[in-house]
Amino acid sequence: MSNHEWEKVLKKHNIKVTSSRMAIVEVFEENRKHLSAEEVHEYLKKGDQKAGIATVYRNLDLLTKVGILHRVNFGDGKDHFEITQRPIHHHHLVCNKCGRVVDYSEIMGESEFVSYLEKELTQRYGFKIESHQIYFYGLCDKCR
Amino acid sequence: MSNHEWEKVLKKHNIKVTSSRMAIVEVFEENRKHLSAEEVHEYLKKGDQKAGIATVYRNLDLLTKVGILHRVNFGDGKDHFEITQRPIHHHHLVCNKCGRVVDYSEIMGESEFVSYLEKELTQRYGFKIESHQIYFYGLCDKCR
DNA sequence: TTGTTAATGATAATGATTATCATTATAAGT
DNA sequence: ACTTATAATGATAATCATTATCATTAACAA
Repeated sequence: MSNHEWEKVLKKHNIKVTSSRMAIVEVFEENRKHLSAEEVHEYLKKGDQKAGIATVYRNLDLLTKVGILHRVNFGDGKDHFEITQRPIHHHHLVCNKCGRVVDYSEIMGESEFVSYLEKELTQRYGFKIESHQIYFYGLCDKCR
Repeated sequence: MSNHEWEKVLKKHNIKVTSSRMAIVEVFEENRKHLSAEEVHEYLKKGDQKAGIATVYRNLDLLTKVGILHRVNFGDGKDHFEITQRPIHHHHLVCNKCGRVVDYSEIMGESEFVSYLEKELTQRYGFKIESHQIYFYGLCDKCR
């Protein structure tokens, strides 16, 4: 998502483009990873635009609500966030032993298959599907 | 998983078959849903074999470690647990508005596709994959 | 039945997240 | 640019889920 794009998204929702919010989105743009609120907070501390931890939580939630970020859960007791990137999509491999999380980009044929699943699910359950997440759990190369 | 089966699993791991543990597994057998710790605790209160909340948490964790239960996360801030059923597998549709969770059983072709993904991922990342979870998010029939 | 040891219950402690509220910054309209 | 209405922020208290502690009790092997 380009610089302009997410600012537009905020404006469309009547959300002010504040410096904390810009700084938070920039953390994810510089650092394309799944970060927890505390990690974002720590990261900001090193830069010139700091933000209180409450502001970080509030904005992660807000940015998630408008789709600029999304929330992922790796079972470590805290939420993690990632910047939303379309159409390139990725999912996660979580190591059951050390907790390491590896991202994987879509495997060939995956998006087609997911579309088929979505169509089926919409028919059966009447859900309007907006997104999905796939998690694989197992042992990473180091732990197995 | 039959009555005998999970008792065997516990014994194999040198875990005592206590009445709290039996009661907890029974909650899931009677009530095939994704329950939170607090919900399990409440459910037990109504029966004759009660258990303290700490015991509930400890045993949910233990039963998950040995594979009798598994943990799912719907983004409501608490862990949920389900009884593990093989080979019939299911995943979840989560409503972004009301939080309702609908289970869906595997769609035709799904397990074959997941096997293919697992093989690819093992090759690429060296993960030994043990399980997976798929979540679809959107609006349920009532909320859309 | 007994002894060893894991399991339990009550509750304190912890850690993540949310709420409160006085102060400050944004941006729309002059 | 200057005001002004209002949303955003920061500090921190409150809340909620989960984990740790420790004295007591229950499982089960011998």
